Amino acid sequence: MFQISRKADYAIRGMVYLALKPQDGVASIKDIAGFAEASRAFLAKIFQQFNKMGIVKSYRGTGGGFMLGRPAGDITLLDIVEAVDGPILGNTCLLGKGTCSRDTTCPVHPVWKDVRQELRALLGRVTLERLAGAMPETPEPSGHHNKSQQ
Amino acid sequence: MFQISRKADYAIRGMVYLALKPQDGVASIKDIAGFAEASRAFLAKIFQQFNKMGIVKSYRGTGGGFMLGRPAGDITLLDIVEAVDGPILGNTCLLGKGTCSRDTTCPVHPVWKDVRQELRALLGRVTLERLAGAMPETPEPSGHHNKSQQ
DNA sequence: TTATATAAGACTAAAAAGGTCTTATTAGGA
DNA sequence: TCCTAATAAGACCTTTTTAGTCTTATATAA
Repeated sequence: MFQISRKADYAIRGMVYLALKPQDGVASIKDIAGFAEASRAFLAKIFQQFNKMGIVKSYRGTGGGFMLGRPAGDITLLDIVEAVDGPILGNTCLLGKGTCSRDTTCPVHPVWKDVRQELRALLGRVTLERLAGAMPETPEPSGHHNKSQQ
Repeated sequence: MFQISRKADYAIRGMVYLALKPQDGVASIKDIAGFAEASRAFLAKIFQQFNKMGIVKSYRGTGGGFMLGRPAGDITLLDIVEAVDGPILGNTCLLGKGTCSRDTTCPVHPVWKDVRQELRALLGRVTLERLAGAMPETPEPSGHHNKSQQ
């Protein structure tokens, strides 16, 4: 129960990789997937969604790839996890899809609400910057290309 | 992500039902399933597992059924949730099933560990007794049968 | 204009969740 | 003793979700 999806795992590692690059460093999906140990096509799909959500930016064509959509200090695990797998603990009671007839009477309801809040708070406190800073080794310290200088 | 399984939902409601009964009250799976709004066969399977784990006791034959395996104050949401769906956030990193090569180096690892601890602590604090006490109405205040008087 | 990238989305395979059904086994009561 | 009411156990099935591939289009730099 409450398992982390492989998708989230890949996504997080991929994002950490981007955060490790020098400011505005662009990485190809090939490199990112290599680091994250994920299939290229699969990770590409994930990052395409991230692009739409603004947590990464994408560039097509030769020398293209992905880079962080905002500073690593402004992207949290919560952002990533919810971008990948949707909101944590949707407020349904599972039964009676959508609206739960127990909303007001069910004594378990407030417990899940608490759990949800705690979880979100915890993950919201962990930034990519912090994660990248805790990485033991950096990939290619000398940056590939740099989209901000165009 | 981190959704509650329907199984856990059924199980919790079924257990609350048992906790609402007078001390040592036995209820048939039919009654429990009715209250939990779950299929009889499905809930039976869940409760059979609970029986093995000791959080309920079962009695076969006429007048049989299930009752709590220990006082409602000694059974928590954590007990139920982990009995149904297995341990919260198994310590794998998902990749490299079993042992994660990143155990020592991965900076995300300690975060999941924290999350796991928080979650377990939160759920471990909520007893069936408390949940039953917060229920708006009780089912059949006059008990059916009572296995302790045999 | 060609090689190198991502974009988009249809499609598929595998695993997990949710659930049913059948055949024991056990216990109580007529 | 035999019938009925109950759980036990486990094989089986269906649906949904997860994880992933593949193809075609589009953009861009050299």
